[in-house]
Amino acid sequence: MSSRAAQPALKTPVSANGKRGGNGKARHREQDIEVGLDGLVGHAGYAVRRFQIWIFQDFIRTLAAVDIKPTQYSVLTVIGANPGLSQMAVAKRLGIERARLVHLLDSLEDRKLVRRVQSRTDRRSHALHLTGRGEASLRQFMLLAAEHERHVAEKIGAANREHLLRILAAFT
Amino acid sequence: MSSRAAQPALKTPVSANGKRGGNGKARHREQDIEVGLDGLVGHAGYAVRRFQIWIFQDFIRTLAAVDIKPTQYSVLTVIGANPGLSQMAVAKRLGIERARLVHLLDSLEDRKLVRRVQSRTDRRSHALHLTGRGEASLRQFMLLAAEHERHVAEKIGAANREHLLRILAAFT
DNA sequence: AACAATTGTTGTCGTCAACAACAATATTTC
DNA sequence: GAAATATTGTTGTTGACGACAACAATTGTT
Repeated sequence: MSSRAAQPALKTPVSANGKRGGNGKARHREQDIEVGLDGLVGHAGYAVRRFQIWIFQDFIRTLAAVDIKPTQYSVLTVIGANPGLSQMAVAKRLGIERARLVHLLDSLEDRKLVRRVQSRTDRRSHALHLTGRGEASLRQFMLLAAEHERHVAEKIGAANREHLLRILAAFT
Repeated sequence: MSSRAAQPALKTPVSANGKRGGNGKARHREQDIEVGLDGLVGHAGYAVRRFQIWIFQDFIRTLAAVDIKPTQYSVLTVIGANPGLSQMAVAKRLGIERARLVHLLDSLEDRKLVRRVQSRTDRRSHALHLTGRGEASLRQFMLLAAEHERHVAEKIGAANREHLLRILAAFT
């Protein structure tokens, strides 16, 4: 069935217990000893989670000066590329709940980056647009985002980054 | 400087506004029209985030019968591979806070999968061990996790999965 | 012995996803 | 056209999660 899926590991005590013998300089304590992970290697989900944490932290750090977080950036990007979209459409596009988008837009509207315009074709919905300030800001954000992307390339290699984007293109 | 970083996009209204003309069957409404994303493609963080969401949902769904979530699985795996580890060591290994690990272990201990044993070398810390039940359960969890991993391979291709694991090996 | 550091624990805060409920409006059905 | 149904934006609640701060017990350092 499984080529080599279920590893027979599970029995690999790394002896992180009675290792305190030594003598003079106990240079590293128990926690610093390398912890074997066995069952964790080979799990795509774990690697992806750790990578996602790193990549988000770098994005936030790189765009800290303009105080834009990944979700805000994605919202601005979609609105900038498709002016007039409704909140439902943006939410569905980005896979976030419309309830959550409300607060995001509140924040962006307070910062004069986005406007909610009453749609005349459907008086329930709002047509979303970037303000002039929003468009100018987004251009700056995109420059910083490109710098962040360069950090990613440095971290995993440019070729690997390209390959990764190709592998995950279906999820974009 | 930037090879092709900052795309000059930002101006691509997809005309999702006055499109309601038609006549009889208005088969798809605004939201169903394909939304161009422009600025979002080429961003590794976004693709990784979406993939991570998918992969976690599949993991949770695949292990729903045994009610084990990714974080719990990772904790059990690390303890199973390194019996006797302290909570600090496990937390540091998995990149989670020791405060959070407390609750995770409470839950796992309630389910008789893990035991906190008083360490004799350091009376502050607990040596973590799987119970007999815990070891047997973990073996089952690993089988289900392998099935989940097969889902990943079906989704992105087995070769791509291998390559992705290699690219992200540094984060494991 | 006095001081500082570590471990497990508890608690708070802010972010986020998943729901449920609601008023206003649009669409469908009779 | 009126009644039933669905959708949109909004508000609120819940639970998972990361980041902190504070604390008692214990260990390490000076």
